[in-house]
Amino acid sequence: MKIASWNINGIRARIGLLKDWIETEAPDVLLLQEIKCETDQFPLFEIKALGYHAYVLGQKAYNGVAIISRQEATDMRQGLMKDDPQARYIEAQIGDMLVASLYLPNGNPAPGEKYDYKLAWMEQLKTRAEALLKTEKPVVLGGDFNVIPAPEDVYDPQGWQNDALYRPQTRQIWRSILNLGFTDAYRALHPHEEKSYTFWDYQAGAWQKDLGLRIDHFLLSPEAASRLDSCTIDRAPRAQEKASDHTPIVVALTP
DNA sequence: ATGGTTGTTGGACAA
Repeated sequence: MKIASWNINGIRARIGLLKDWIETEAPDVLLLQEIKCETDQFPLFEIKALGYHAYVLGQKAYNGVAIISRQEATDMRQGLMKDDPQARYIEAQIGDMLVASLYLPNGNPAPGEKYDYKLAWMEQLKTRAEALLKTEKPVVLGGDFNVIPAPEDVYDPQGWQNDALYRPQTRQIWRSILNLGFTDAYRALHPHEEKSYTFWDYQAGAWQKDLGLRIDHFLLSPEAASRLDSCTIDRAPRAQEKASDHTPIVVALTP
């Protein structure tokens, strides 16, 4: 079971790249973030033509998340918080697994209203994660967490210390979610690796200089972590023309 | 120190 996550940064601007990647990599499930379109603008026809079902929570201009899957989902849930005006969370049951595609708020500038929203969102995610654990099903939470977990996950920890993605409070809630019993799939399999980035800013030649961040993650419940085979970051799409600023992360679970 | 890039959208805003 190959599950991927990719912040696509505008699915309509990226549909060619996306189709090529899906055809080459043939994931069973692909979690998308920042589709930046309303649900009825999602390129459903093109995704279906590749042999996938699509579950979409869209929004005009910003945010928007989706789950595409070879297998049909048997259940679906949209949104994390009651009346969240931002489309950032979608969850589906696929086979025996519960899979979520999430786009955690950036939270800058911090401190401030946006950072408060980020922290509140993280607390709600934690509450949902706890509930999902209790199902004792394999749970896979994937997406753009906008969290830099540790110094080795950023090119300049000092320079990022006050940023919403790296502030102590952000990392503290991240660790508290791990402490519920979730595994950071990439870090579990690559414990000391540096420069395991999934995002490079468009500006100032960040990609060319490999000045990146590891902010796209898979969190696995014990039932999913027991089946963890591999977790890889595919840098190839970031090098393409008209690339997203994020690149896909891929997890493989034994059946 | 500042600006630098991109997508959506039609002047900024978000990242």
